[in-house]
Amino acid sequence: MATVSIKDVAARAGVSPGTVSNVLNRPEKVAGDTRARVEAAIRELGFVRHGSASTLRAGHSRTIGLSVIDIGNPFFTDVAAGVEDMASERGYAVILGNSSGSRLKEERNLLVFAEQRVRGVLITPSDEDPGRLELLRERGIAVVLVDHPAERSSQCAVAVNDVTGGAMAVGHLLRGGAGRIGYVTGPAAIRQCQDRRRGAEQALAAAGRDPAELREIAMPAMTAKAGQQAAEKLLAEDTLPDALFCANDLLALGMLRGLLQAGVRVPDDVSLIGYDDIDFASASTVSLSSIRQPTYQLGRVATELLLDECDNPDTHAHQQIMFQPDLVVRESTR
Amino acid sequence: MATVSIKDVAARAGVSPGTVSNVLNRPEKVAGDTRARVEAAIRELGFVRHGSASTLRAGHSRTIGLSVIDIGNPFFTDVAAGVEDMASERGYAVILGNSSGSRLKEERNLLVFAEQRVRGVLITPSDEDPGRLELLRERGIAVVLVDHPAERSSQCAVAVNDVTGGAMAVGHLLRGGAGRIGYVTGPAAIRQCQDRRRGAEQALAAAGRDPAELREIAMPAMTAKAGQQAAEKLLAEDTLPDALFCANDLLALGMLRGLLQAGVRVPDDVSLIGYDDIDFASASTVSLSSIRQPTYQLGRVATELLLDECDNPDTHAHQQIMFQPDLVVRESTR
DNA sequence: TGGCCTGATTAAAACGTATCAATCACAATG
DNA sequence: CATTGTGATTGATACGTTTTAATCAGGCCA
Repeated sequence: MATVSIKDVAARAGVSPGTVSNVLNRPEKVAGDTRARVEAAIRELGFVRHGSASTLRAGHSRTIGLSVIDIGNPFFTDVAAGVEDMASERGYAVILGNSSGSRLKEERNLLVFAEQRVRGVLITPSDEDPGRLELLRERGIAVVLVDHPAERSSQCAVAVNDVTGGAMAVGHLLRGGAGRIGYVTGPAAIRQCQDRRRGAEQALAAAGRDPAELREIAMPAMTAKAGQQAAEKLLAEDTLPDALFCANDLLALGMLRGLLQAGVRVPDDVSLIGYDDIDFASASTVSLSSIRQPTYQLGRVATELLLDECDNPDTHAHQQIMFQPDLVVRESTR
Repeated sequence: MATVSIKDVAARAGVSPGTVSNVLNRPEKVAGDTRARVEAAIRELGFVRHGSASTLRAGHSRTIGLSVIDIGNPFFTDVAAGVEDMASERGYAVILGNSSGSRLKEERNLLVFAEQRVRGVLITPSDEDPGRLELLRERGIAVVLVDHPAERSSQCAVAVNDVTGGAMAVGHLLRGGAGRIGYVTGPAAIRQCQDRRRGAEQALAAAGRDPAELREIAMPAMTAKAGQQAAEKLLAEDTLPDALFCANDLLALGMLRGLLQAGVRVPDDVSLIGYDDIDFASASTVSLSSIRQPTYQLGRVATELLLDECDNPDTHAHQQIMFQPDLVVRESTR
């Protein structure tokens, strides 16, 4: 219970508190034998540094904040894993904030980050308003956008090219001989949905087809359930498209189930491709073709940029990194 | 950039720093008009409380630590969601630590928690050694075990009865007329796997059968890929069991795929049931029967216990809560 | 009027660390 | 021998808040 402080350690080792602090923060500055004595004292007393005192005095902490839209989505889970690994390698702790798509919760999380005086924030913004990020930056908190292109060049951002991804998906469907193509998507406000659609249209145009041919089925959510509802919607019509491009794998898995249950064969009757390449894409009964994104890497690189900005504020050059997605062909497309 | 402190607010509002602190922490102690003045000053200056200074002086923080085994597993994601919601309702922030099953990483995370002087820790321990938790408790950090029964009655714990769950699953298979039953499981060291097995054996005994009949197929991991490998293993033998109980849904989904690809009909040839009832269980082509656990609730209740222990250390009574799982029957069993 | 109570406010002292100028011991140099 | 330099250590201060005891302004009662 008796919380042991740096002073206790100093007394035990027969040195001043300042020396103990040096052992902790710049071990190379202190002579070998004293360092050994101090380290022994630390071990014997079970001392652990008081992070808050350290933060208070130093003016900054060894934590970063990570704000994501939906921690239940495997995409963000993978990103978070990358963030955590890199942060932990560099001695930083991660405070996780889940906004669940709610702007209110996002703001509350950012407030917590500010109170904790995090060194920096990684955020996948839930909308396009840059105001609250500006507020953080004014406070000297570095910000890196994740899976979102930068609004200006004065900040770091990492993203994956969704336009390219959309083009890859539809290009693959076209090469398979698809005639009518449907695009099953989520809310129009989501940037990723728009970009993937643009890519799809580009692929049509590149094949000498009219982009307006793309038949859009928009759903209010991007879940497996929504995907199945989309299937019911499609099946109620007289003719099915030859191929379907779903804006994410959850939609695609729901769609797959809906089609198979109705006796539609995949890929013989309809080709189907998803997006994200989540684990379950390869585990479904008809394994799902998909667009793979370097999610884990996305998290790692974003964290690296953030920590570089924190640790070397003078030499740091803001970067906007755009990864490229990959096409993964499996059984659901011909 | 100019970090605005409680003093600046005090000056602006024409009061002393102590009064500002009172407005922040016990608003009822300060007269209405002064409070209004202070609140206005806070808003105008954009003041946000320095969490570290507060923690340092108060001796404890408004954060809790959550240490899980695998944040990529939907089970833990749901738990984490429950934790976060409850914590945030009570004004606490959550620091997430992912041990990935590694004892080293778990210890590193606990050290971070100790440095941050978290108010308490929620942990799903990665092994049975209680030593490191004892260490935390000596430091005055409350600990609640999650999805793990308490080792003694001097601590709180929340768990779901895995023995009952195993019995439910196999009982259901037996009622469906199953003769030979297989149990597809993960590493023997995992407590959940053992408990579910025990439940399965109990169900067999209760039906007047020999528990030793249960055919065990143990895999080194509990992933969909491992499940598919288990299917290959089974198919290489001359006869298939009538029914299979998989220790989690990922194994079951992999098994399902392996069986269907080989032309085995589910549930006509083989009944199949999983465990956890993750989202994808209902979305697979043959929807999966499973055992549902109140995961989100688990997280909420664990957090509630923890915060009660923190906020009312004198009146707090340690509790060991055991939830009961539910049987969810879908298409994969007859 | 003087004494006492109540409620509101303040002044000052911590909390545990990091930092920086100052000090020290001691060797090397002129 | 006096001086300078070097590397190691120390002492003192400040970080921004919470908290406790002390002060203050009125109102009430005798």
